[in-house]
Amino acid sequence: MKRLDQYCPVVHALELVGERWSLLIVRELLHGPKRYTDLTNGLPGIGTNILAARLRDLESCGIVEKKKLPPPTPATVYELTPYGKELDEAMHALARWGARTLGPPKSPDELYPEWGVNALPALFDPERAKGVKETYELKIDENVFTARVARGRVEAEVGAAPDADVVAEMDSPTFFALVAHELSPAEAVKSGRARIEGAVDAFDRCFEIFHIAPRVAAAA
Amino acid sequence: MKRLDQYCPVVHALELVGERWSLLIVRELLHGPKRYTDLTNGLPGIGTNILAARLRDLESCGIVEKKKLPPPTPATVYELTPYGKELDEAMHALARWGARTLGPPKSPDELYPEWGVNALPALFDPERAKGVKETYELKIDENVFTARVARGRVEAEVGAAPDADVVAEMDSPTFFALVAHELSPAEAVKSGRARIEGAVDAFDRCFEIFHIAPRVAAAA
DNA sequence: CTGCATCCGCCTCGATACTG
DNA sequence: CAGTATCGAGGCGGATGCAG
Repeated sequence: MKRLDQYCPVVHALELVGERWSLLIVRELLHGPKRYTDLTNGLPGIGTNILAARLRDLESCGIVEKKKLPPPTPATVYELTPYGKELDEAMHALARWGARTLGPPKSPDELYPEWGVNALPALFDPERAKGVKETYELKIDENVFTARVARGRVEAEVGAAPDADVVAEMDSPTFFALVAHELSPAEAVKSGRARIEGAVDAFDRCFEIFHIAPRVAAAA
Repeated sequence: MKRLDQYCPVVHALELVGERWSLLIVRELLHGPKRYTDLTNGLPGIGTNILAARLRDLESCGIVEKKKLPPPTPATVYELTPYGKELDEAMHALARWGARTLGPPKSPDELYPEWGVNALPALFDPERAKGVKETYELKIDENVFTARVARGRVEAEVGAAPDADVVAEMDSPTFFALVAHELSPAEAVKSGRARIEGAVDAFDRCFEIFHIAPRVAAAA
């Protein structure tokens, strides 16, 4: 991004990650290092030259690090630096804002397999999580995510949790209705849109902790 | 921004405000409606056609509203919608992140007069503000800002506060050193870099509540 | 097959000029 | 004051090439 020569932290942040694709590359790398080709696949539409250029820029300003994995499989991977990882707060804030005009997915295959690992921290409300120490296992469409809430923080990962307080199964529209508080957990269970095993009150609490503000209509 | 046809709230948010200048226009409007020419002045380097195009886009997706002020002075102003205003969280998160590699301003005139109204909410730490009900008046370089902290929230405005618990005067490098915790409030007073009137402990508390994470070295 | 560099056509950007 | 019209330069997406 071109120098905007204004002394302003937002301007400076945008000079670092404000260009097309930059933030999305960071999103891809938030869950761990990836290879060049994996990035290409995760970012449909990006030109290979653009990706190379962005990675060079992000590396030169201390957001991304290029690492060579040693043999047996010598591959080069890109990894976020600690400073790069701290973009997660800003990304989640942006995601929360964007989610309010996005609406539920039309078809489940619009979602990428790890989407929940991004979504759950973004939906997390630390205020409501105070004093809660629980683990939720969510089976949404064909994907399984685990959210561990403790000490006012959340850790999300792909996969099941043998120690979950509650295991819930639903499709993605139901999940979106629940986090938007357009559907109550009790109704979801009663109508059969969600099936749960375990503590019912944990299921209720889950959507007090993970939620978004009400949806907004327009945004063409 | 071009359609990136990926179901992801970040992608969607970037489609709305990810283009060059879009977020900066929002920044300009966060403190109230502005006229077209004022926007041009606040955004040095923006082309008038670009500004017009961005305003059209932002209006069409429900972030900005164009209003005509009635006579006596018939002017058209641009104002954020409620949904647009809620970008403040994301902007402050981005600002906090950017501030860590920005460093203090080289000269005070790099700063725009209202900068503090943006900076204070961005630096605000709700965790540290719990149970605090205080008002701080900060004279930084030639600008005066007031921050009212109450019920875990902050309101910042330009101008003095007759009811302030503490009035502090300093230059901007000192302010930046204080919020970065590179300089303690006690040292700042002792060395004469800051002059205060009022409660000393309120001055200390001010920079517990308003702070950034430690600065990061690089970021070319 | 991975990790890029190069080339090409389009579209957007920024700057200036001009109009109600 | 509040924009529209125009134009050159550069960024972008897509395809291709090529070395390790």
